[in-house]
Amino acid sequence: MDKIIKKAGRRPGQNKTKTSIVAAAEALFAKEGFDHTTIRAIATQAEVDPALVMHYFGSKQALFIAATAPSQQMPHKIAQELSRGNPETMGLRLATLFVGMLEAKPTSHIVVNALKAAIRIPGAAALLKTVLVRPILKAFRESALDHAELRATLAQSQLVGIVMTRYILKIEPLASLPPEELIAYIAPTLQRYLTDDLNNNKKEVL
Amino acid sequence: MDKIIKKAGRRPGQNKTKTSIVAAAEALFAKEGFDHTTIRAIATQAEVDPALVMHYFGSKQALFIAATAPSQQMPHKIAQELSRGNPETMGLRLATLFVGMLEAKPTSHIVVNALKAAIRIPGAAALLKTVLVRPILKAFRESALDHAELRATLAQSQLVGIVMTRYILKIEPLASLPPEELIAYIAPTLQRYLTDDLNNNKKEVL
DNA sequence: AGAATATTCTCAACACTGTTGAATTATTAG
DNA sequence: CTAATAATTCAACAGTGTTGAGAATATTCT
Repeated sequence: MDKIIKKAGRRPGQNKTKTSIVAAAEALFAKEGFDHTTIRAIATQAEVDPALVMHYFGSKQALFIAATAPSQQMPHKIAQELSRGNPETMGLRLATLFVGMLEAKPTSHIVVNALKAAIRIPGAAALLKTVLVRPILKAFRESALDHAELRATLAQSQLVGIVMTRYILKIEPLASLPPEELIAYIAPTLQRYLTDDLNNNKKEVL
Repeated sequence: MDKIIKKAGRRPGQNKTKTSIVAAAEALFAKEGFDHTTIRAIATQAEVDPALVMHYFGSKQALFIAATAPSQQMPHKIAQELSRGNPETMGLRLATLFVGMLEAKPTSHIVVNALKAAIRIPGAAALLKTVLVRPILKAFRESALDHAELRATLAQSQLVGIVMTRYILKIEPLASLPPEELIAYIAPTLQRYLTDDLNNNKKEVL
């Protein structure tokens, strides 16, 4: 019933230029960060008028989200590697995967820039949640643990803290710690958040 | 020997206006954040020319640091309350103090804004370290634990993660968690970082 | 064909930002 | 008074995200 009234006028194009804008934005945002990337620079690199960028995306923030969102292929891999293997070693495996992701340049930039931007861009927090919480939740679906979302966000709080202190603020001696050591330190924390009994605060287990 | 050559010219004033600029900056930065606070607004509130602000502080970032630095009276109290009491309950006490600090409006704004700004202002990371790491280190001086700085920064990573996920990004269900619950969850983590044997990754202690 | 309509794109400008340099006024010393 | 130094002001710069008017272009209808 909807297609009875055919509208006249030009059809939406093949988004050739729109795609090139996103590509330019993705590259520049990753290299220069949100602040130091100007809409005019994106337009220049995409060989396009700056106003056209606004016309398509409405704002610089919206463009950032549009350009950063595609990097959500990453969580799938994490979720896959995370869900195979027994839950008792999930903390160690999550720590290993996550730190490994941050030690490799291209993926590191994505997470770091996403976190930096999430602070001042409303809606980018949702993006972060997708990158960091969803893979953990996905891996949870097969194990029968209570409070899955709480556990996932608690683990996320430790991971986000590592990104902040080690990779953004670069606070020593944490920043210069060998990856293996860092993994060994935070793995038990993640393990506790993910699988331990949360309502049992065991002070005497030392 | 230095005062032999008396310099001519006007003496440096009593910093009356300089003080009012800092006061205006402190208020505006706390209320509006770094981005949405303009140097012109600060100048207006201080009844001063914008160029005078630049003349005194050189840049907006430097002014921010100058205006935020005074909030370092806070760590002293934390350090005091942290150092009395036995080390075995330090994790719980640190968690309680820290979360309490973030649940109270005025102090919460300080930490949140400091963290937000530390991301893009070079040198503000040092400020953060003063607020979060030094009190822990100070409380450490009396106990004889190894790797004090590493332990302090590890604890900081969890605390910063909480500030980010709960108070800035507001990711659920962590953001709506009752403070007591949150404290109960992260206290064991802090305790482990602060006093446990870090080289012993105990997988079997469940 | 031509008229109508919708999309793509360009241009010039706006309001606002942090920042700068020169000029002006005020204070102090010789 | 004169000269030097500080406090302050003024006007402007280059840059930002954003906007609105309109031109070009493509598609569909009659």
